[in-house]
Amino acid sequence: MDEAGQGDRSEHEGVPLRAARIQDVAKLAEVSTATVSRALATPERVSAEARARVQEAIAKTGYVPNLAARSLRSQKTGMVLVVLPDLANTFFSKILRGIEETLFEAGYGMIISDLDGSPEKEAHFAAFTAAGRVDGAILLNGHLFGQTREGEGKPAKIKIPLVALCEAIPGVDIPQIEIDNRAAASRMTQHLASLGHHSIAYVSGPAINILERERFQGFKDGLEAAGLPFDPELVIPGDYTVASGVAAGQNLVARSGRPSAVFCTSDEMAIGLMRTLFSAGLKVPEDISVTGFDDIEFAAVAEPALTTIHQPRRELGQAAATVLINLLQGRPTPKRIRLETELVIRDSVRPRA
Amino acid sequence: MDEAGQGDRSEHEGVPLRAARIQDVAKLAEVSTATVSRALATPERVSAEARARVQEAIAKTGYVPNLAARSLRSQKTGMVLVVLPDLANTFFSKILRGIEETLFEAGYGMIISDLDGSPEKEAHFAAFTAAGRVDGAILLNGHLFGQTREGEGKPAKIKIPLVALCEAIPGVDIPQIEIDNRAAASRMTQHLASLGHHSIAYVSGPAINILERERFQGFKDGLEAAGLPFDPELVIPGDYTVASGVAAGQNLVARSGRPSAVFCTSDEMAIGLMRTLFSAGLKVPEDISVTGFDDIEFAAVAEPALTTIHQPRRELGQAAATVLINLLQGRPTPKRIRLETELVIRDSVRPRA
DNA sequence: AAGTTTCATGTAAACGATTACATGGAACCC
DNA sequence: GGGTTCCATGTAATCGTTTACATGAAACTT
Repeated sequence: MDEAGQGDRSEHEGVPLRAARIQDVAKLAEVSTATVSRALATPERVSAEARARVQEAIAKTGYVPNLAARSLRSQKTGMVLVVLPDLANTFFSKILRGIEETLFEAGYGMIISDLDGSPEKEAHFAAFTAAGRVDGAILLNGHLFGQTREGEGKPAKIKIPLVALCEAIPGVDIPQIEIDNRAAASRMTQHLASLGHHSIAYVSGPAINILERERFQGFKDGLEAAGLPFDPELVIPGDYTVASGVAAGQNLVARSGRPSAVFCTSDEMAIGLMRTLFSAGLKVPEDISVTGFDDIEFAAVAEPALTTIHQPRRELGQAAATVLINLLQGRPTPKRIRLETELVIRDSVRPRA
Repeated sequence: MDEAGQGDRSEHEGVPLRAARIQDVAKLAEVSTATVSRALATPERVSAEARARVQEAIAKTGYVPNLAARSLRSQKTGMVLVVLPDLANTFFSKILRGIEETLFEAGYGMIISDLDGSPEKEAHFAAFTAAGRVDGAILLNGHLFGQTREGEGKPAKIKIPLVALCEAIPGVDIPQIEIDNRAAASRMTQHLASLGHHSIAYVSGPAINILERERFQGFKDGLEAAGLPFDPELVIPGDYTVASGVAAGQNLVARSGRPSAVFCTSDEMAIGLMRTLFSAGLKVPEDISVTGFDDIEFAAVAEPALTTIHQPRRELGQAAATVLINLLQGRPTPKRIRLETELVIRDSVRPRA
């Protein structure tokens, strides 16, 4: 039993001193390491008898393949990078869950990068992808990273599969999973208009944002469809956060001629805005109608319950993960997936008095 | 220049066919691979001249170290696993952000595992740690995974540093980062009692939960301190989610003798519960006082604004990450860190009429 | 000036898997 | 029965680093 040249693979009281390697399993099962490897990766190419012996040896040794070694040799990591602008945002967290679920089922792990607006972090994660630490990436941030300036040296180009989720990335040919923001915003605007509102304020997202640009277009589309004029005065800047909703509310309250309805491009902002309106003695929807966008968990339980656009967040995450997995495994995949949104009518909107 | 035996490292139009390796850098800088490696890991051990040449060569080739190889050789991954029960929960997402920030600064990456109550996933992530894919882990789920049953084989024991965050793990000797749940719950209870409420309902978390047990103890402590009796009838089961808050509200509305105050052990539940109360025609705080726990973003903008216990979520995450990093780098670290909570008084509580 | 220490560097052996290629035997076909 | 195909398995090269050890020169020491 005791071969020479074994090194220090001794045991004591049945507890292995070091984690088992494929060699240990091979020795115990009396096969070669190649057979062990195949028994795991392609069981059908190994005889039933050998497979059984390997299984037993694995159970006995508690062997777990070393992923660094596997990754080094096979040039695959089994990891997917998810890049997003704000981890703390409710909107993203449910999408993340959809992604994680789907990746997990396919045997992939998820590494998260919360960019947090820092270019330093972007550079770091660009290096990540180049370092072969992940097999692919899902981008929720609306732009590519690692946009190295031209001329200087040879930029480490990203050549792993990428998928853009929610925010399309202009000028890059990668699959996109999204909703039709423009149509949804237009629909919401027309909904308000159909209830008699002809002075509708718009609380925007960050101006650079593709998402914002689409929704803003949709807002204007909706006004036009309803035969209403667009008034730049009624556009209030925001950034999707509760705090910016609160600020937008203050902006609104300070005005003399108030619009009869406010279209907020995120539920967070709508909730923050309503808070400010209440504090100022205004009632929603009696004095002013408010809508959101996204249909986060809290939209339904806000007071008043928020009329909003429902986004299938979990499904968006699942779809993105599925597309990426297909890409990684060389299967064909559609270039663009658009999931349906839904206008959810609750209590924060009322026909104009 | 053109050495023989170079393999297929040819270039075309300045675009490298394959990612640069340390060898390529070494050749270009006219040093050995060891020097390149040292120039990166321990610059002070390399002459200024060689360092400069290496830097230049790295810039020219766009070299990025292959992390699988590094990890295989050095037995370190630069990765930390974060295990949590519910990724979609607002409470966790801000903690995650604190963790990510701190890990990033120290050069670590974050892998997330959303357990989602699935034992299958637990097993998978136990294997993860055993497979040497991560250097350490932060556990937010209140128990260890990979609790292999005794006797059978040799379980792949987890021997990487672990840190328990928020939920202490009983019977395991690992550092814990937490708040004093019991004291905080007691304080909130006494606050309600001091305002004349002597019939206080308690909406609980999941019963198995350590967190819940501590808060429940604190609730009873508070009652006792205020000289109030404990009435099991007034304990309503919940699981921290909005939906369970809604259910608890229905439970409450259906009762004949209603308590004058409700202590919810999460803000989500409090918000859901208030929603139900409104729908039933009850007013908060006029008819009934409601409190939450956690002080999530929405607590301050809820209508009415929620009286709650503030938890320093970001700081909790940062502290856990810091402790783990210290552990990983062999520095001493306290066994237990307790961060301060704060009673935040807003508008959802009023003295008993 | 001979011996010792320090320093910068190079050589080559790991790290632990996967997999191309080789091998030998069984099964199959005319 | 000889040639072909197929199958299960083994041998050994390979993935791209890090790092223990060796080396030789320079800088001190006494």
